[in-house]
Amino acid sequence: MPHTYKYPRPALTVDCVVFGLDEIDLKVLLIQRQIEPFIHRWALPGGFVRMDESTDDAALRELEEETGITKVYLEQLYTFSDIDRDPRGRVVTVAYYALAKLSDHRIRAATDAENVAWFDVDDLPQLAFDHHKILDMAMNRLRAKVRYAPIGFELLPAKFTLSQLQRLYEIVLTAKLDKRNFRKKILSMGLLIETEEREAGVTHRAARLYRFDRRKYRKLAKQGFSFAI
Amino acid sequence: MPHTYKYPRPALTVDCVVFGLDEIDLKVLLIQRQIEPFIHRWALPGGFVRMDESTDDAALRELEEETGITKVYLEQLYTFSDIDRDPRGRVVTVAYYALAKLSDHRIRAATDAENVAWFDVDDLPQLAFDHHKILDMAMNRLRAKVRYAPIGFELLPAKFTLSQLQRLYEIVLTAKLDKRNFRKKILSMGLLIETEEREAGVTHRAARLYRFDRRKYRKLAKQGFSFAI
DNA sequence: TCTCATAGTGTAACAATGACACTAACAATG
DNA sequence: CATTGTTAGTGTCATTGTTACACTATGAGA
Repeated sequence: MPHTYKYPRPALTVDCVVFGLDEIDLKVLLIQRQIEPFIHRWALPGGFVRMDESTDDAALRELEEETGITKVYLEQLYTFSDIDRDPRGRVVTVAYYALAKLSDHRIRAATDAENVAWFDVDDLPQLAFDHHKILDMAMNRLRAKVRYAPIGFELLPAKFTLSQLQRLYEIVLTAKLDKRNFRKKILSMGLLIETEEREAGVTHRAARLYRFDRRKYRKLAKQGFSFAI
Repeated sequence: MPHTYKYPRPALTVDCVVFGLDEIDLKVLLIQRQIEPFIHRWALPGGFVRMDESTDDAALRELEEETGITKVYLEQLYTFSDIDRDPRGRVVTVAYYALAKLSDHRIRAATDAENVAWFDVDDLPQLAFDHHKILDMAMNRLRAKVRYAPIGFELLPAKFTLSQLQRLYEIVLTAKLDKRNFRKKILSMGLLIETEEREAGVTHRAARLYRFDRRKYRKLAKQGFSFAI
């Protein structure tokens, strides 16, 4: 079923940079291509935008189809439009970045024999297309944004310890933070709810679990409060 | 000369939000549409992306074609892709925002009888398409970015007084700033070069002119320095 | 009961921020 | 040429936020 237009049009795709966090490092989700071009190369999950969906919807759909991931924090990153970025012809891609709770998501290999895997961001394979460039920009955006918006919580389970939160910042910012100062600062914002629970299954003193108070943050944000680490 | 594809494709456009600054308020450049849809309505300058140009190039080209503006600070803003944002059918637009030195640019009415004009951002006409939404986002971005990146200088002439610079921040941030504290802060960054010149043609004590030291800023930025007002 | 690992806590020095008011210069006016 | 009007230009102090720093508490496992 062909489609004809008076003027030529680029194809439009979306690509998603999905970040996850384990105990030691920051991970990104990649799929291994099963078709040309760049067959067998690892690439960002993504695909063509349909006529009945916005790019946001397309990003969510592709993410689910290709990796099984459904409820993530998703935000538009940048649109990449270099004329030679795809060997098949003119393809413009709207890139998104997403933050996933690694624990929640048992990633499924999508269709047929598609490989899906988490890679350490400091130890990546060669990527298809200009996906390295996209990933670079996503990393920069994450690092910048995590400092002035409470998006880090999207990478942690709903209940977390202050040490986990501190480790998150240390990993994302690649910087060591002072324990007492970190706690003082984060608690003084009043955005963490202290639960009565403690972490379980550890071989040392169990830390208290906290929850992030989304509602309170939204209220404060409206009044001009600005989150900052 | 028709173009045929296996799958349907959205059309791809760019739109530019061009900001300028006069003595009293922040302006945005609009053109009055001469064709349907939204004939006679004011709209952001923009147009279709060609197959041999990136969206960045398209934005620069459209800006020159429609308004005569050439050398501006231009940055990608966001891609708007709601399926019903254009009554002609599926059109995805990559929006840019630009900062122009109002003084430099005698804006020309583009082709034929096209109207081009600067509007006070607080006193806008009804706009075509979803251009209000785009402009809103551009305003928010400008306000946020002006605080942590030295982009304000793009709105001023190459040589400016500290009072002009302060007025710029007051207008963009819609906040009153303390003169002594503002000067202390901006001078302490060491990014302004004091010239020997004074402003001319004023009826009161003439203020010293300064230039922004781009080179030094780039050097400091690489070392992790962060500009902040 | 001892060891090991991490949780959890306060203070003091220093730096950054914010509030605040007068004199200096110069053009225009009478 | 004295006066007026308008903006330029300057410093201090109180408050607040930031950084550096080291020990005790708890609980599991040996």
